[in-house]
Amino acid sequence: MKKGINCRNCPLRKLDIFAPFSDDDVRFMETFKMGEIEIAPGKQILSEGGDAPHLYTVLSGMGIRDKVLENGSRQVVGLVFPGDFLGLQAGVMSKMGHSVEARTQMRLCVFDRANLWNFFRSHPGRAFDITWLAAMEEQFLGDSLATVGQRDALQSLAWALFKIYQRGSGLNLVKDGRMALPYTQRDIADALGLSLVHTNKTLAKLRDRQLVSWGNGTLVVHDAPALAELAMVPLEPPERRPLM
Amino acid sequence: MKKGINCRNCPLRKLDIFAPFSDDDVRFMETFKMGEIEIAPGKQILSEGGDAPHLYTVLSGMGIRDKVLENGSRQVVGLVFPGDFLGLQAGVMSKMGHSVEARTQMRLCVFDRANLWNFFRSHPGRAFDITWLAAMEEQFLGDSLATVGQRDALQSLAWALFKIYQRGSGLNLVKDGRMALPYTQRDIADALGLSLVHTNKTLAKLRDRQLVSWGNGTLVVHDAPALAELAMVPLEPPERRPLM
DNA sequence: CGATTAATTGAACCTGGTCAATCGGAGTGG
DNA sequence: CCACTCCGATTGACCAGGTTCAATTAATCG
Repeated sequence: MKKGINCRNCPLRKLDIFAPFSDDDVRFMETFKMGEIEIAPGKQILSEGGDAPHLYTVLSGMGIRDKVLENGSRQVVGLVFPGDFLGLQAGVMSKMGHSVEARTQMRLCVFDRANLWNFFRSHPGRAFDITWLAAMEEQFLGDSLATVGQRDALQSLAWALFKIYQRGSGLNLVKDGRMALPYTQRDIADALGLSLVHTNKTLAKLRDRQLVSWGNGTLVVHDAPALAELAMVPLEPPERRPLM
Repeated sequence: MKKGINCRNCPLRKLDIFAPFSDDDVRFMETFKMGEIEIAPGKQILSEGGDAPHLYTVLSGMGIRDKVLENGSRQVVGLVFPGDFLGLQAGVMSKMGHSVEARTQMRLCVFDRANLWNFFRSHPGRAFDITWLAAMEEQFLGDSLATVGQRDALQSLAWALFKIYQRGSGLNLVKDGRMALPYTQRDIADALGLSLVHTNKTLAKLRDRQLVSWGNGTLVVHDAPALAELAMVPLEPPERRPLM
């Protein structure tokens, strides 16, 4: 018997940012699931340009998606949070467009890529959900692009921290306006196309304005509405989404 | 009988950047297809934040995907070429993350969104292809993000023009190193997060270096390998992809 | 305790933005 | 056919947001 395969009691399912599973879906996911693995901080999970035999759903921990250019500069294309689905690009196109690396200890739910096809054949509802997730990712990247392309440094950081806070809220990671944020300033700088130095100074500015502070691995949001306004994003949380 | 519904003779199918259809797929697409429409230059096809009753495949013409921020600035998130599939975000999430607008006269193949679900149920292969396209779009946006975030103006422009040239080549739009490019400098500036003025000056620099020239609606690539090197992208064309 | 990594701060510099004026082509009304 | 207008492209001058360089502090670790 495979161990730890019990989707029914998966703690993520209880969160209401995730769409509910039918009983049939739960049973099916249990057959699709191969097991779980633990990843240590700093370890790479998927590699840019590479194929991958597995797909993953993040159960806990945080990570980063990034790609590097020939000249060595790095672009962070996304932060990885619990509930995120990893490896879809390799799953359908046999080639990842970015790498994924753990930033904290992580626990992942492992699926066999070879079964993805059966998946589409036997469970169109779940296939639809996968497509949903891909479209969601596309939408998020469009937002990121608009940030890097059009917002100035202060607005960009406000946008990033607000988005993080919003995601954290949905995942019950926020207590009292505070959440753990295990990234370095360099990670965020590389996500926003800013230099590390300027990111640091801009962070100080946000702190001075009493909007957010981030230090010692903890993000504290003091004024979410003002932050959202500066970031030019709606205050409302995003819609409910599928969980694989 | 519906008019103009003949996927078998679709001119796009013949191009070998597109994966071949099985006979069954052709028949099925003909039932999924509702008809075709013509769109005039400047007309909006899909609207950011809106839902949409239809999905489209571009048969001919070019367009643009963009989104605008509260402060009025605009980010172009992609150029639309023949073979592109439009409206997937609204199709699965009921909300577009960007608008789509025609830049030339366009002809679109129209699908009924309400049938998307049957689609997934009865033709898992085609559902898989849709997911492929979504993942491809995600990958492209990651590249764009890396461009806007990490490349300087000259590299960015080289990247954009080379990508355009590469796509044009696969679509047989390039004759003798030249292809029609119906965008304004503002469009490209907004795609790269650059000002119009600086885009113009950078374009002049590329022209002086004898790499590419673009004017009067025509793009001329003089030295593709050098352009690709400046842009820091591999010279080889992308893999074959599905066509809806 | 030396070594390494992250955060912080100051100062000089530069890529790219803003402002403003001009030019050329296309369309329009007279 | 010409005057007028509008829009996109082009160019020069000036300015600033953000980068780069450099040095210091703080924390973690073997």
